[in-house]
Amino acid sequence: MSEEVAANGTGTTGRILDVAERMLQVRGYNGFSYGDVATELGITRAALHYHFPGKGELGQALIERYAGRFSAALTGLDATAPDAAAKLRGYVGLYTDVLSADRMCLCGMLAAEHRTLPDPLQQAVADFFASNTTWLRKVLREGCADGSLRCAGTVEDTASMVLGGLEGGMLIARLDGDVGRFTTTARQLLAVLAPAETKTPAAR
Amino acid sequence: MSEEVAANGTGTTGRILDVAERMLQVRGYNGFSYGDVATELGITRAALHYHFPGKGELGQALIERYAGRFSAALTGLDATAPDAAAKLRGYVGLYTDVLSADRMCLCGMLAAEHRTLPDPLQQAVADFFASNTTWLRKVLREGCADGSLRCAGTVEDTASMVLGGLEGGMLIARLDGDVGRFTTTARQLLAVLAPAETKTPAAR
DNA sequence: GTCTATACAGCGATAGAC
DNA sequence: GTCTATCGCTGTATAGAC
Repeated sequence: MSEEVAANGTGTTGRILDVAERMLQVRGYNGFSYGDVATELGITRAALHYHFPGKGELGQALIERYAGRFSAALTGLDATAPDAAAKLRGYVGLYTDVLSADRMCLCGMLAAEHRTLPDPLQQAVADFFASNTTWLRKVLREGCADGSLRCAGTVEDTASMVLGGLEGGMLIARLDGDVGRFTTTARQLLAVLAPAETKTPAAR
Repeated sequence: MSEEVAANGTGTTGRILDVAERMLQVRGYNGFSYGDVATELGITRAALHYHFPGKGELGQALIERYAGRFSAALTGLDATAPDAAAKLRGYVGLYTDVLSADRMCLCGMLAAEHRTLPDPLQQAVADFFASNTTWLRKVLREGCADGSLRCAGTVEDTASMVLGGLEGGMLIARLDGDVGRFTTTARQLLAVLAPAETKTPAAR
Protein backbone atom coordinates (compact mmCIF):
# COMPACT_ATOMS: atom_id res chain seq x y z
CA MET A 1 0.00 0.00 0.00
CA SER A 2 2.67 2.43 1.03
CA GLU A 3 4.86 0.87 -1.62
CA GLU A 4 5.17 1.83 -5.26
CA VAL A 5 4.17 -0.84 -7.75
CA ALA A 6 6.90 -3.42 -7.33
CA ALA A 7 8.87 -4.39 -10.40
CA ASN A 8 8.71 -8.11 -11.14
CA GLY A 9 11.30 -10.23 -9.43
CA THR A 10 13.13 -7.48 -7.56
CA GLY A 11 13.40 -8.09 -3.86
CA THR A 12 11.60 -10.58 -1.70
CA THR A 13 8.39 -8.57 -1.76
CA GLY A 14 8.32 -8.61 -5.54
CA ARG A 15 9.00 -12.32 -5.72
CA ILE A 16 6.24 -13.00 -3.23
CA LEU A 17 3.83 -10.98 -5.33
CA ASP A 18 4.84 -12.84 -8.49
CA VAL A 19 4.35 -16.28 -6.99
CA ALA A 20 1.16 -15.37 -5.15
CA GLU A 21 -0.26 -13.72 -8.26
CA ARG A 22 0.20 -16.85 -10.32
CA MET A 23 -1.35 -19.02 -7.61
CA LEU A 24 -4.28 -16.65 -7.26
CA GLN A 25 -4.93 -16.67 -10.99
CA VAL A 26 -4.60 -20.45 -11.32
CA ARG A 27 -6.13 -21.74 -8.08
CA GLY A 28 -8.18 -18.87 -6.70
CA TYR A 29 -8.00 -16.95 -3.43
CA ASN A 30 -9.30 -19.85 -1.36
CA GLY A 31 -7.17 -22.33 -3.29
CA PHE A 32 -3.71 -21.29 -2.13
CA SER A 33 -2.14 -20.64 1.25
CA TYR A 34 0.75 -18.80 2.85
CA GLY A 35 2.38 -22.20 3.13
CA ASP A 36 2.16 -22.77 -0.62
CA VAL A 37 3.82 -19.47 -1.40
CA ALA A 38 6.48 -19.83 1.28
CA THR A 39 7.39 -23.36 0.18
CA GLU A 40 7.86 -22.35 -3.44
CA LEU A 41 10.05 -19.42 -2.45
CA GLY A 42 12.03 -21.45 0.08
CA ILE A 43 11.16 -19.10 2.92
CA THR A 44 9.03 -19.54 6.03
CA ARG A 45 5.44 -18.58 6.51
CA ALA A 46 6.56 -16.21 9.23
CA ALA A 47 8.74 -14.36 6.74
CA LEU A 48 5.69 -13.90 4.57
CA HIS A 49 3.85 -12.34 7.48
CA TYR A 50 6.65 -9.84 7.74
CA HIS A 51 6.09 -8.61 4.19
CA PHE A 52 2.32 -8.85 4.29
CA PRO A 53 0.64 -8.90 7.71
CA GLY A 54 -2.19 -11.13 6.53
CA LYS A 55 -3.63 -12.83 3.50
CA GLY A 56 -6.10 -9.99 3.02
CA GLU A 57 -3.31 -7.44 2.72
CA LEU A 58 -1.47 -9.70 0.27
CA GLY A 59 -4.65 -9.96 -1.77
CA GLN A 60 -5.08 -6.20 -1.77
CA ALA A 61 -1.52 -5.68 -2.96
CA LEU A 62 -2.08 -8.23 -5.75
CA ILE A 63 -5.22 -6.52 -6.99
CA GLU A 64 -3.61 -3.09 -6.84
CA ARG A 65 -0.61 -4.22 -8.86
CA TYR A 66 -2.75 -6.10 -11.37
CA ALA A 67 -5.24 -3.27 -11.80
CA GLY A 68 -2.40 -0.79 -12.17
CA ARG A 69 -0.76 -2.84 -14.89
CA PHE A 70 -4.09 -3.30 -16.64
CA SER A 71 -4.88 0.37 -16.46
CA ALA A 72 -1.47 1.24 -17.87
CA ALA A 73 -2.07 -1.17 -20.74
CA LEU A 74 -5.36 0.56 -21.53
CA THR A 75 -3.64 3.93 -21.51
CA GLY A 76 -1.07 2.47 -23.89
CA LEU A 77 -3.81 1.31 -26.22
CA ASP A 78 -5.37 4.74 -26.14
CA ALA A 79 -2.06 6.23 -27.17
CA THR A 80 -1.04 3.83 -29.92
CA ALA A 81 -4.12 2.23 -31.52
CA PRO A 82 -5.16 3.99 -34.75
CA ASP A 83 -8.91 3.66 -34.14
CA ALA A 84 -11.50 2.29 -31.72
CA ALA A 85 -11.65 -1.10 -33.41
CA ALA A 86 -7.90 -1.50 -32.96
CA LYS A 87 -8.22 -0.56 -29.29
CA LEU A 88 -10.81 -3.26 -28.90
CA ARG A 89 -8.59 -5.81 -30.61
CA GLY A 90 -5.79 -4.79 -28.28
CA TYR A 91 -8.13 -5.22 -25.33
CA VAL A 92 -8.90 -8.77 -26.41
CA GLY A 93 -5.17 -9.33 -26.76
CA LEU A 94 -4.69 -8.53 -23.07
CA TYR A 95 -7.07 -11.36 -22.20
CA THR A 96 -5.44 -13.73 -24.66
CA ASP A 97 -2.05 -13.10 -23.07
CA VAL A 98 -3.40 -14.01 -19.64
CA LEU A 99 -5.04 -17.18 -20.91
CA SER A 100 -1.93 -18.18 -22.84
CA ALA A 101 -0.10 -18.26 -19.52
CA ASP A 102 -2.74 -20.79 -18.40
CA ARG A 103 -4.17 -18.25 -16.00
CA MET A 104 -7.59 -16.79 -15.36
CA CYS A 105 -8.07 -13.03 -15.17
CA LEU A 106 -7.15 -12.20 -11.59
CA CYS A 107 -10.28 -10.18 -11.00
CA GLY A 108 -12.49 -12.66 -12.83
CA MET A 109 -11.27 -15.32 -10.46
CA LEU A 110 -11.93 -13.08 -7.48
CA ALA A 111 -15.36 -12.27 -8.86
CA ALA A 112 -16.32 -15.93 -8.55
CA GLU A 113 -15.13 -16.03 -4.95
CA HIS A 114 -16.52 -12.58 -4.24
CA ARG A 115 -18.79 -13.59 -1.37
CA THR A 116 -15.89 -15.08 0.58
CA LEU A 117 -13.52 -12.13 0.28
CA PRO A 118 -12.63 -9.52 2.92
CA ASP A 119 -14.47 -6.24 2.34
CA PRO A 120 -11.54 -4.25 0.88
CA LEU A 121 -10.97 -6.94 -1.72
CA GLN A 122 -14.64 -7.03 -2.67
CA GLN A 123 -14.48 -3.30 -3.26
CA ALA A 124 -11.27 -3.48 -5.27
CA VAL A 125 -12.72 -6.15 -7.56
CA ALA A 126 -15.85 -4.13 -8.15
CA ASP A 127 -13.71 -1.07 -8.92
CA PHE A 128 -11.65 -3.02 -11.45
CA PHE A 129 -14.71 -4.00 -13.43
CA ALA A 130 -16.26 -0.58 -13.11
CA SER A 131 -13.20 1.09 -14.62
CA ASN A 132 -12.98 -1.55 -17.34
CA THR A 133 -16.61 -0.94 -18.22
CA THR A 134 -16.04 2.80 -18.33
CA TRP A 135 -13.10 2.38 -20.70
CA LEU A 136 -15.05 0.00 -22.92
CA ARG A 137 -17.99 2.39 -23.16
CA LYS A 138 -15.67 5.20 -24.15
CA VAL A 139 -14.08 3.07 -26.87
CA LEU A 140 -17.47 1.97 -28.18
CA ARG A 141 -18.65 5.56 -28.39
CA GLU A 142 -15.44 6.45 -30.20
CA GLY A 143 -15.97 3.55 -32.60
CA CYS A 144 -19.46 4.73 -33.43
CA ALA A 145 -18.07 8.18 -34.14
CA ASP A 146 -15.02 7.17 -36.21
CA GLY A 147 -17.00 4.50 -38.05
CA SER A 148 -14.70 1.65 -37.07
CA LEU A 149 -17.42 -0.02 -35.00
CA ARG A 150 -21.09 -0.76 -35.46
CA CYS A 151 -23.36 0.02 -32.54
CA ALA A 152 -26.42 -2.18 -32.47
CA GLY A 153 -27.70 -1.80 -28.92
CA THR A 154 -26.82 0.71 -26.25
CA VAL A 155 -23.20 1.37 -25.43
CA GLU A 156 -23.84 0.20 -21.87
CA ASP A 157 -25.23 -3.18 -22.87
CA THR A 158 -22.59 -3.72 -25.51
CA ALA A 159 -19.78 -2.97 -23.08
CA SER A 160 -21.23 -5.45 -20.61
CA MET A 161 -21.58 -8.03 -23.34
CA VAL A 162 -17.95 -7.67 -24.38
CA LEU A 163 -16.63 -7.75 -20.82
CA GLY A 164 -18.81 -10.70 -19.84
CA GLY A 165 -18.05 -12.54 -23.04
CA LEU A 166 -14.32 -12.26 -22.53
CA GLU A 167 -14.37 -13.23 -18.85
CA GLY A 168 -16.76 -16.12 -19.47
CA GLY A 169 -14.85 -17.19 -22.54
CA MET A 170 -11.66 -17.43 -20.48
CA LEU A 171 -13.42 -19.33 -17.75
CA ILE A 172 -14.58 -22.02 -20.13
CA ALA A 173 -11.60 -22.14 -22.48
CA ARG A 174 -9.34 -22.69 -19.49
CA LEU A 175 -11.13 -25.95 -18.70
CA ASP A 176 -9.25 -27.73 -21.45
CA GLY A 177 -6.54 -25.13 -21.97
CA ASP A 178 -7.88 -24.38 -25.42
CA VAL A 179 -6.54 -20.91 -26.21
CA GLY A 180 -7.63 -21.37 -29.81
CA ARG A 181 -11.23 -21.72 -28.78
CA PHE A 182 -11.03 -18.48 -26.84
CA THR A 183 -9.41 -16.69 -29.74
CA THR A 184 -12.09 -17.66 -32.24
CA THR A 185 -14.86 -16.92 -29.75
CA ALA A 186 -13.42 -13.48 -29.09
CA ARG A 187 -13.07 -12.88 -32.83
CA GLN A 188 -16.74 -13.76 -33.21
CA LEU A 189 -17.55 -11.24 -30.49
CA LEU A 190 -15.56 -8.56 -32.30
CA ALA A 191 -17.14 -9.46 -35.63
CA VAL A 192 -20.53 -8.61 -34.17
CA LEU A 193 -19.25 -5.09 -33.59
CA ALA A 194 -17.54 -4.72 -36.94
CA PRO A 195 -19.26 -2.40 -39.43
CA ALA A 196 -21.27 -4.04 -42.19
CA GLU A 197 -18.64 -3.72 -44.93
CA THR A 198 -16.00 -5.52 -42.85
CA LYS A 199 -18.33 -7.96 -41.15
CA THR A 200 -16.84 -11.29 -42.19
CA PRO A 201 -13.64 -11.98 -40.25
CA ALA A 202 -12.38 -14.17 -43.11
CA ALA A 203 -12.28 -11.08 -45.35
CA ARG A 204 -9.54 -9.61 -43.23
CA MET B 1 -24.57 -42.28 -7.23
CA SER B 2 -26.56 -45.36 -6.29
CA GLU B 3 -29.42 -43.03 -5.45
CA GLU B 4 -32.04 -41.58 -7.74
CA VAL B 5 -32.02 -37.82 -8.07
CA ALA B 6 -33.12 -36.73 -4.63
CA ALA B 7 -36.18 -34.58 -4.40
CA ASN B 8 -35.50 -31.29 -2.65
CA GLY B 9 -35.84 -31.38 1.10
CA THR B 10 -36.79 -35.04 1.50
CA GLY B 11 -34.58 -36.92 3.91
CA THR B 12 -31.30 -35.88 5.42
CA THR B 13 -29.39 -36.62 2.23
CA GLY B 14 -31.61 -34.30 0.25
CA ARG B 15 -31.32 -31.54 2.81
CA ILE B 16 -27.56 -31.87 2.82
CA LEU B 17 -27.51 -31.55 -0.95
CA ASP B 18 -29.73 -28.48 -0.86
CA VAL B 19 -27.59 -26.65 1.70
CA ALA B 20 -24.29 -27.69 0.14
CA GLU B 21 -25.50 -26.73 -3.30
CA ARG B 22 -26.34 -23.22 -2.20
CA MET B 23 -22.98 -22.85 -0.44
CA LEU B 24 -21.14 -24.17 -3.48
CA GLN B 25 -22.92 -21.73 -5.79
CA VAL B 26 -22.45 -18.76 -3.49
CA ARG B 27 -19.01 -19.37 -1.99
CA GLY B 28 -17.32 -21.90 -4.24
CA TYR B 29 -15.93 -25.37 -3.60
CA ASN B 30 -12.98 -24.11 -1.57
CA GLY B 31 -15.16 -21.58 0.21
CA PHE B 32 -17.32 -23.90 2.29
CA SER B 33 -16.61 -26.84 4.58
CA TYR B 34 -18.29 -29.88 6.05
CA GLY B 35 -18.50 -27.86 9.22
CA ASP B 36 -20.47 -25.08 7.54
CA VAL B 37 -23.03 -27.51 6.16
CA ALA B 38 -23.30 -29.48 9.39
CA THR B 39 -23.77 -26.36 11.50
CA GLU B 40 -26.56 -25.04 9.31
CA LEU B 41 -28.35 -28.39 9.40
CA GLY B 42 -27.81 -28.84 13.13
CA ILE B 43 -25.99 -32.12 12.69
CA THR B 44 -22.37 -33.12 13.22
CA ARG B 45 -19.59 -33.35 10.68
CA ALA B 46 -19.43 -37.08 11.36
CA ALA B 47 -23.06 -37.46 10.33
CA LEU B 48 -22.20 -35.78 7.05
CA HIS B 49 -19.44 -38.29 6.47
CA TYR B 50 -22.02 -41.04 6.82
CA HIS B 51 -24.08 -39.67 3.92
CA PHE B 52 -21.09 -38.64 1.81
CA PRO B 53 -17.74 -40.30 2.56
CA GLY B 54 -15.77 -37.23 1.54
CA LYS B 55 -16.07 -33.75 0.14
CA GLY B 56 -15.19 -35.03 -3.31
CA GLU B 57 -18.11 -37.44 -3.32
CA LEU B 58 -20.41 -34.67 -2.10
CA GLY B 59 -19.20 -32.48 -4.92
CA GLN B 60 -19.80 -35.22 -7.45
CA ALA B 61 -23.33 -35.75 -6.19
CA LEU B 62 -23.96 -32.00 -6.43
CA ILE B 63 -22.76 -31.78 -10.02
CA GLU B 64 -24.73 -34.86 -11.03
CA ARG B 65 -27.95 -33.50 -9.56
CA TYR B 66 -27.40 -30.04 -11.03
CA ALA B 67 -26.45 -31.34 -14.48
CA GLY B 68 -29.43 -33.70 -14.42
CA ARG B 69 -31.82 -30.88 -13.59
CA PHE B 70 -30.27 -28.67 -16.25
CA SER B 71 -30.44 -31.39 -18.84
CA ALA B 72 -34.09 -32.01 -18.00
CA ALA B 73 -34.80 -28.31 -18.41
CA LEU B 74 -33.22 -28.36 -21.86
CA THR B 75 -35.32 -31.35 -22.83
CA GLY B 76 -38.35 -29.44 -21.60
CA LEU B 77 -37.43 -26.47 -23.78
CA ASP B 78 -37.02 -28.76 -26.77
CA ALA B 79 -40.52 -30.09 -26.16
CA THR B 80 -42.37 -26.85 -25.53
CA ALA B 81 -40.62 -23.93 -27.27
CA PRO B 82 -42.23 -23.03 -30.61
CA ASP B 83 -38.94 -22.27 -32.39
CA ALA B 84 -35.19 -22.07 -31.89
CA ALA B 85 -35.28 -18.43 -30.81
CA ALA B 86 -37.74 -19.31 -28.07
CA LYS B 87 -35.50 -22.16 -26.93
CA LEU B 88 -32.64 -19.71 -26.67
CA ARG B 89 -34.75 -17.28 -24.66
CA GLY B 90 -35.70 -20.15 -22.38
CA TYR B 91 -32.02 -21.03 -22.02
CA VAL B 92 -31.24 -17.49 -20.91
CA GLY B 93 -34.13 -17.76 -18.47
CA LEU B 94 -32.43 -20.70 -16.76
CA TYR B 95 -29.43 -18.50 -16.05
CA THR B 96 -31.58 -15.60 -14.92
CA ASP B 97 -33.32 -17.85 -12.41
CA VAL B 98 -29.99 -18.91 -10.92
CA LEU B 99 -28.75 -15.33 -10.66
CA SER B 100 -32.03 -14.17 -9.15
CA ALA B 101 -31.37 -16.55 -6.28
CA ASP B 102 -28.08 -14.66 -5.79
CA ARG B 103 -26.15 -17.69 -6.97
CA MET B 104 -23.54 -18.37 -9.60
CA CYS B 105 -24.00 -21.22 -12.05
CA LEU B 106 -22.70 -24.22 -10.13
CA CYS B 107 -20.48 -25.37 -12.96
CA GLY B 108 -19.31 -21.85 -13.77
CA MET B 109 -18.14 -21.56 -10.19
CA LEU B 110 -16.37 -24.90 -10.41
CA ALA B 111 -14.82 -23.86 -13.70
CA ALA B 112 -13.01 -21.03 -11.92
CA GLU B 113 -11.70 -23.42 -9.27
CA HIS B 114 -11.05 -26.14 -11.83
CA ARG B 115 -7.34 -26.56 -11.12
CA THR B 116 -7.99 -27.31 -7.46
CA LEU B 117 -10.70 -29.93 -7.94
CA PRO B 118 -10.39 -33.72 -7.62
CA ASP B 119 -10.16 -35.42 -11.02
CA PRO B 120 -13.75 -36.76 -11.17
CA LEU B 121 -15.09 -33.27 -10.55
CA GLN B 122 -12.89 -31.74 -13.21
CA GLN B 123 -14.26 -34.25 -15.68
CA ALA B 124 -17.86 -33.68 -14.64
CA VAL B 125 -17.52 -29.91 -15.10
CA ALA B 126 -16.00 -30.35 -18.54
CA ASP B 127 -18.84 -32.72 -19.47
CA PHE B 128 -21.44 -30.21 -18.34
CA PHE B 129 -20.11 -27.52 -20.63
CA ALA B 130 -19.58 -29.95 -23.48
CA SER B 131 -23.22 -31.04 -23.38
CA ASN B 132 -24.38 -27.44 -23.06
CA THR B 133 -22.33 -26.51 -26.09
CA THR B 134 -23.73 -29.43 -28.06
CA TRP B 135 -27.29 -28.39 -27.23
CA LEU B 136 -26.60 -24.77 -28.13
CA ARG B 137 -25.09 -25.74 -31.48
CA LYS B 138 -28.13 -27.84 -32.27
CA VAL B 139 -30.47 -24.97 -31.43
CA LEU B 140 -28.45 -22.52 -33.50
CA ARG B 141 -28.55 -24.85 -36.50
CA GLU B 142 -32.31 -25.20 -36.00
CA GLY B 143 -32.65 -21.45 -35.84
CA CYS B 144 -30.82 -20.98 -39.11
CA ALA B 145 -33.14 -23.55 -40.69
CA ASP B 146 -36.44 -22.24 -39.31
CA GLY B 147 -35.42 -18.63 -39.85
CA SER B 148 -35.87 -17.60 -36.23
CA LEU B 149 -32.15 -16.92 -35.82
CA ARG B 150 -29.47 -15.21 -37.84
CA CYS B 151 -26.16 -17.01 -38.16
CA ALA B 152 -23.27 -14.63 -38.71
CA GLY B 153 -20.23 -16.74 -37.85
CA THR B 154 -19.89 -20.48 -37.46
CA VAL B 155 -22.30 -22.34 -35.22
CA GLU B 156 -19.36 -23.44 -33.05
CA ASP B 157 -18.10 -19.93 -32.40
CA THR B 158 -21.58 -18.56 -31.83
CA ALA B 159 -22.40 -21.29 -29.31
CA SER B 160 -19.18 -20.54 -27.42
CA MET B 161 -19.96 -16.84 -27.50
CA VAL B 162 -23.42 -17.36 -26.03
CA LEU B 163 -22.23 -19.78 -23.35
CA GLY B 164 -19.28 -17.60 -22.40
CA GLY B 165 -21.35 -14.44 -22.46
CA LEU B 166 -23.93 -15.86 -20.10
CA GLU B 167 -21.42 -17.33 -17.65
CA GLY B 168 -19.29 -14.20 -17.69
CA GLY B 169 -22.34 -11.99 -17.45
CA MET B 170 -23.44 -13.82 -14.32
CA LEU B 171 -19.97 -13.61 -12.83
CA ILE B 172 -19.91 -9.83 -13.14
CA ALA B 173 -23.55 -9.04 -12.46
CA ARG B 174 -23.31 -10.98 -9.20
CA LEU B 175 -20.70 -8.52 -7.93
CA ASP B 176 -23.36 -6.00 -7.13
CA GLY B 177 -26.35 -8.31 -7.32
CA ASP B 178 -27.61 -6.47 -10.36
CA VAL B 179 -29.94 -8.94 -12.05
CA GLY B 180 -31.22 -6.19 -14.30
CA ARG B 181 -27.79 -5.65 -15.76
CA PHE B 182 -27.53 -9.34 -16.58
CA THR B 183 -30.96 -9.34 -18.18
CA THR B 184 -30.23 -6.46 -20.51
CA THR B 185 -26.80 -7.84 -21.36
CA ALA B 186 -28.30 -11.21 -22.21
CA ARG B 187 -30.99 -9.49 -24.29
CA GLN B 188 -28.24 -7.71 -26.21
CA LEU B 189 -26.58 -11.07 -26.81
CA LEU B 190 -29.84 -12.49 -28.15
CA ALA B 191 -30.46 -9.42 -30.28
CA VAL B 192 -27.22 -10.14 -32.11
CA LEU B 193 -28.68 -13.47 -33.15
CA ALA B 194 -32.10 -12.15 -34.07
CA PRO B 195 -32.88 -12.02 -37.80
CA ALA B 196 -32.66 -8.62 -39.47
CA GLU B 197 -36.41 -7.91 -39.53
CA THR B 198 -36.74 -8.47 -35.78
CA LYS B 199 -33.38 -7.07 -34.77
CA THR B 200 -34.43 -4.34 -32.38
CA PRO B 201 -35.56 -5.85 -29.06
CA ALA B 202 -37.72 -2.79 -28.45
CA ALA B 203 -39.90 -3.80 -31.42
CA ARG B 204 -41.01 -6.89 -29.51
C1' DG C 1 14.83 -7.73 7.86
C1' DT C 2 14.45 -12.54 8.42
C1' DC C 3 14.00 -16.65 11.06
C1' DT C 4 12.61 -20.14 15.15
C1' DA C 5 9.22 -21.49 17.82
C1' DT C 6 4.78 -21.76 18.92
C1' DA C 7 -0.14 -20.96 19.34
C1' DC C 8 -4.62 -22.25 18.31
C1' DA C 9 -8.59 -22.79 15.30
C1' DG C 10 -10.28 -25.29 11.55
C1' DC C 11 -10.02 -28.80 8.15
C1' DG C 12 -11.33 -33.61 6.28
C1' DA C 13 -11.58 -38.02 7.97
C1' DT C 14 -12.02 -42.39 10.97
C1' DA C 15 -13.28 -45.65 14.81
C1' DG C 16 -16.47 -47.13 17.58
C1' DA C 17 -20.41 -46.30 21.09
C1' DC C 18 -25.33 -45.98 21.06
C1' DG D 1 -28.56 -43.48 11.23
C1' DT D 2 -26.49 -40.37 14.21
C1' DC D 3 -23.53 -39.45 17.83
C1' DT D 4 -18.76 -38.72 20.72
C1' DA D 5 -14.10 -38.72 20.56
C1' DT D 6 -10.07 -38.28 18.41
C1' DC D 7 -6.62 -38.21 14.76
C1' DG D 8 -3.17 -35.83 11.78
C1' DC D 9 -2.70 -32.08 9.03
C1' DT D 10 -2.91 -27.41 7.45
C1' DG D 11 -4.66 -22.84 8.06
C1' DT D 12 -3.42 -17.93 9.57
C1' DA D 13 -1.19 -15.47 12.92
C1' DT D 14 2.08 -13.88 16.83
C1' DA D 15 6.17 -13.28 20.06
C1' DG D 16 10.57 -12.92 20.32
C1' DA D 17 15.49 -14.51 19.07
C1' DC D 18 19.09 -13.29 15.87
